[in-house]
Amino acid sequence: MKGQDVILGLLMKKSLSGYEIRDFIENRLSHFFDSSFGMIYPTLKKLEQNNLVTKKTILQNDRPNKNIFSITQKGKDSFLASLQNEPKPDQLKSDYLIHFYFGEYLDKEALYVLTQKQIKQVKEKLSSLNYNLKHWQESGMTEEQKMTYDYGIKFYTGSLEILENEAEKLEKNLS
Amino acid sequence: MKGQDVILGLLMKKSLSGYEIRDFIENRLSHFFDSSFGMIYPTLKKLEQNNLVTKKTILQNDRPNKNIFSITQKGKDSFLASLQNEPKPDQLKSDYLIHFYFGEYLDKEALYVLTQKQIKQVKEKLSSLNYNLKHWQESGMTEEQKMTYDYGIKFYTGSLEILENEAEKLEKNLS
DNA sequence: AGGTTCATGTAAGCGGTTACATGATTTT
DNA sequence: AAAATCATGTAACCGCTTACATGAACCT
Repeated sequence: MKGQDVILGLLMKKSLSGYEIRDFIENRLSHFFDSSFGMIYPTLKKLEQNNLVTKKTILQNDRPNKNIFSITQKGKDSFLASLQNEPKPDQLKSDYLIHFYFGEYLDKEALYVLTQKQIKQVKEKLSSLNYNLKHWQESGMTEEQKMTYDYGIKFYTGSLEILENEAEKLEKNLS
Repeated sequence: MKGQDVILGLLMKKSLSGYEIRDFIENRLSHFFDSSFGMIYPTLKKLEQNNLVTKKTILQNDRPNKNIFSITQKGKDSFLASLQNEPKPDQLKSDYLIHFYFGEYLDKEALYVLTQKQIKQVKEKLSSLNYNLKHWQESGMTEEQKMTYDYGIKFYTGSLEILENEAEKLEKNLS
C-alpha cells in the first residue's frame, strides 16, 4: 500500500484537507508510515482527476481557505481493493545501524556520541508515541489501531534497551 | 547514507564483485538496509566513472566472468566523509501495520490470516538472522557488527510477541 | 522579535524498484 | 526434471523527497 491508499483509507471515516491528512499521519501513523506535503498535495490532485475523491473549498476569514476532500464510491472501491493485496514484508531502515556497522572506521568517542544521540531520539519518539496514544484513546480508537501503537512502543522500548546497554559498554571503554 | 556509501563501506575491507556485494548485504545487513541488482550494478558503474572504484575483470572457465571492484583513495575519502554525516532518523515501514490499522474494513478472519502470515514471516526472518549470526561470528565480526544483529533479533522477537498475543485474541473472537 | 500553527501548492530530480534479457553449472 | 547458484547488465518508470514560494494569525 502506498501513499494514495493510506490517504483514501483516512478519508473513509471523514472528509479532510491535505493539511489535516498530514497531521493525522504525523500523529497516528508515523511509527510505521510517513508522509510529506510534497507527496500529499500532488496525490490528492491525481486522486481528484481520477474521480476517487471530490474537492470542496471552504472559505475562511482569519485563515487560508481549506480544500476539503471527500472519498467517492470509486475511491472506496479502490481502497478496499488495495486492502486485499498481500502486505509487502516489513522493513527497518536504520541509518544509525549502518553507521554502527561500520564503527571500526570511527573512533570510540564518536561511536559513543552517536549512540547517545540515538538514545535521545528514541526516547523522544517513545514519549510522543505514549502521548499520542493517551490523547487519541480518549477520542476513540479501534482495537486494531491500539495494537499498532503497542507494536511501536515495543519496538522503541526494545531499541532503547539495546542502545543503553551499548552506551554503557562504550563508556567503560572510554575511561 | 545511501546505497553508494554502503557499497564503498563493504569495499573498504575487500574487493568484491557486484554479485558478492549483493550476497553480503542480503546476509549481513538485510535487517536494516536492502538492495537489489538493479541498484548495485548501475551504482558500481557510476562509482567507476567517478574514480571511486576500479574494475578488474577475472576470466573464469566454468562460471561467467567476474568484475571485481576495488576502492580507490578517493573512494575511501568519500566513504569516510559520509560516515561523518549525522544519521537520518530510523524508520519502520510496515505494510502489515497499515493493513492492520485499517482492520475495521476487513473481517475478523482476514485479520487472523493476515496475522498468521506475518508471524510466519517474522519467524523466518528471526531464524535466518540467528543462522547468519552464528555463521559469520565464526568467520570474524566486530563488536559493532554483532550489536546490529542483537538489535535486529530484539526487534523481531518483540514483534513476534505482540503478533502472537494478537493472534490469540483474534482466535478467541472467531469461535 | 521570533517561533509555531494553519494552509496550499510546484518543480526538479533523486534514489531506487521491477521487469527484462541471457545462460552455464550444480544441487536436489 | 526442476530449482538454485553464479554472474552481469539495461531501461522504463515509480514514488517520493527537497527546496522553493507565500502569507496571516497567534503564542511566548
